[in-house]
Amino acid sequence: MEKYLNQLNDAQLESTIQIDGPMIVIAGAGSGKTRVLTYRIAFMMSKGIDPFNILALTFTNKAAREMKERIATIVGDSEAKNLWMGTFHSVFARILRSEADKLGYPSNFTIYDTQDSDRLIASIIKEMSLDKDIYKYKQVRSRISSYKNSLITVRAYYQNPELIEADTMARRPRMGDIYKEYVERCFKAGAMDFDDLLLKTNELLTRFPEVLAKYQNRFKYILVDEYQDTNHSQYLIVRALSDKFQNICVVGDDAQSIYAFRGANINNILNFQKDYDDVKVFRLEQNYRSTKNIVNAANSIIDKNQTKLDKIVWTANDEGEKIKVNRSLTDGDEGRYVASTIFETKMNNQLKNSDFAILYRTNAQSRAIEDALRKRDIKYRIYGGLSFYQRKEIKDILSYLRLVINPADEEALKRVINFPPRGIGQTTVDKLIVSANGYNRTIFEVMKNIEKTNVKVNSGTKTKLQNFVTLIESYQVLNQTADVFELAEHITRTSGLIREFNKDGTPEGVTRMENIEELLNGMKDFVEGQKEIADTTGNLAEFLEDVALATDLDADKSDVDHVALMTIHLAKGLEFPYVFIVGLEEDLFPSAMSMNTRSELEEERRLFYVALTRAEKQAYLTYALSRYRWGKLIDSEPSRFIEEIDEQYLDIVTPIEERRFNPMLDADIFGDVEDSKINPNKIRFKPAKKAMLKKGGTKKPQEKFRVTTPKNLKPVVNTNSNTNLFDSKLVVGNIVKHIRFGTGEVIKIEGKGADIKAEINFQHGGVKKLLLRFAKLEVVG
DNA sequence: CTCATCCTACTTTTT
DNA sequence: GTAGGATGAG
Repeated sequence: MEKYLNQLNDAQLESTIQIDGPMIVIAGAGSGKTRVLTYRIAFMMSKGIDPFNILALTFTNKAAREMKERIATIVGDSEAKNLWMGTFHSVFARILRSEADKLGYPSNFTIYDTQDSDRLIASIIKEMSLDKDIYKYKQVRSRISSYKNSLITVRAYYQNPELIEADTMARRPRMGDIYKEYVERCFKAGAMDFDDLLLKTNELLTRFPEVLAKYQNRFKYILVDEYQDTNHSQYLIVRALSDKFQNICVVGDDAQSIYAFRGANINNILNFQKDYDDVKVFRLEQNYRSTKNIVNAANSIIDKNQTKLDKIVWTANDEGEKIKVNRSLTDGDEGRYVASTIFETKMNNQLKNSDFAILYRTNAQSRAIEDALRKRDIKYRIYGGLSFYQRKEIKDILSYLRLVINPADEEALKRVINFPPRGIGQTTVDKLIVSANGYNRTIFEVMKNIEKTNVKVNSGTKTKLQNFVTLIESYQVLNQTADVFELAEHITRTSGLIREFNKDGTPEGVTRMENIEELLNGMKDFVEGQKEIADTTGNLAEFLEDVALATDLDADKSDVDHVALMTIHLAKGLEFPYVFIVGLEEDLFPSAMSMNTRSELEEERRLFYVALTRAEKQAYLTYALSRYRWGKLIDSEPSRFIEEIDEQYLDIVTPIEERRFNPMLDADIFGDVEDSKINPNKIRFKPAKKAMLKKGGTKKPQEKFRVTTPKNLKPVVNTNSNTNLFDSKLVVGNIVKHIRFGTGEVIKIEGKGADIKAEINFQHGGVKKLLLRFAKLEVVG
């Protein structure tokens, strides 16, 4: 332990060895916060504190996993394993499962994701015959979410005239009724949404003092990372649990609070010192991550915010390069600039792809960047976006699995009852819902006892319903003996899902099949991983919980060296030598939807601060004068955030590309950009830009010649050119090519019939075991 | 009930 | 530019 503590600076050391009592660590960006947290926990354990008594709450599962691994290297695997560490959602989901009966929930409750909630709310709005243009389901959901995060239950809502008034003023007088119905339907379906995991935990701790006492005694020491991003509901849980021993350590940086939109309350960190007595305050202000230019530039931005704690971040690192600011004509040019800069920088400095990250405000921006990277043949990976587990085909399979565990799960049932089509249409489903609501039973129960109910459907439909029930029940039986992988594999085969996705050889169908392949391979990994851990069973329920709360479960799947693409939100906590922040334009960043109030704008500014402080060596800021949004070319102005950075840290460049791609530049209208460096005060030069764009001179030449496949034409490939090697004679030693993992050598073939698998050593992806029935492989040698 | 097509809303960020 | 939902013919 000594040798670890010796690595710390004074402030880090003090906050590491302070164990008892309430404390707050205000940790600037790159100040070694994670190191303090991990050493602190290791230090506590070295002092004899039982890991069972330590609860560490992190913001992402990945952060928890990494921290646990680091602790394990210090104190050993077996000890670290006993730590309670994870996100609020995953830790309390686990606790709720073991206490579920107290709240009237089954322990195998489903976790509804946002999409499930949306669908349920949409159908409630429809059932109540409300105008869907006034009651927009997303707005309704976010409203309900904020009630829950503020612990406003349905009852509390009805007792609060102000809330009712506010919703009535917003032309949504039935808001409370929707909320009530939504909560009841979730309960009946044995489902909790994300907010419920926190809300119900609060309910559990408030209503059952003995339960509270139990967990207070268990969690004698509590640590909360990213405290600036906790919401009210999380705040109350932490308060309740830490109330007895008051050994509470929160770590955070108010300057990096970027989740107010989902209820995070920056006051939690600003007011922490008022919440507990004798709070010890530590400040980590030395930045070890970035150059002086980056740190100072970031400071100059955050200075513009009014709401903040006192803190001066500084660094002893080198001056470094100035931050490069680049203007492009279009989003396509911006992408090309980023790609070529990465290409050249990599060549000149012998760097890896993973030394680079490209950060953007919205997921939609990734497309143009991707195109450019692909043309340059630079490997990249998109993090976040439509998460793997939210894709249609994946959710379909998962819905079958969810039904196996919890047949009451209404959203899962509605998803798959007629997919693949089995003759159970909307009319029938509507009747079932009405009937189920009438009997106060689940849809599944009504289907099962269809003869005894008042549901009026013809005998053919009745048979179809019974067949569906039998199908699910047969899966339930199989689940008694099979593991997750075997069950899922059986389901894809027998439910007709594979046939459905395979039937039209469209590129979409192929992609879907690949995703299914990936899911099954992931399940295989999960099952094997679980086997190594003695006390878990590798069961379906656990898998589903992992999946429901996973954000980045698939993050480390491919170890191919790649450039990282992600939203700034997702980049929090990460660091990269070279960082591109793209799309720095008014209305995009800051977002048009976040410029109405000072606090919204300040959050955007913090977001920019987070983005910039991800960079270790060099940051690039880019913006385009026009960009495709909603399929249309929109003019834009440079972001105010560029101007807010102290000029001395910037190097404003207009690349040669811009001139090459645009003959109009040589016309006289751009007199002030003749030189490759432009005067920063003249960044805004709207008239010239407009004049130019009107003539359509910026249309990307390649776009015109892009080959598209008409929708009604079947592509020639893939219909019968069997890239699927299921029945071919693949042998050990073959060199094969996989669309995602690249080239590799077959080192082992195992299994037989439908289950035949090949172990392939990929040049970049390492060894993977692939099911030949799903893997699209091409033999190249 | 199913399938093809039209149409619409989506783009702020996520556990 | 797209994915999912609504619509209408068979």
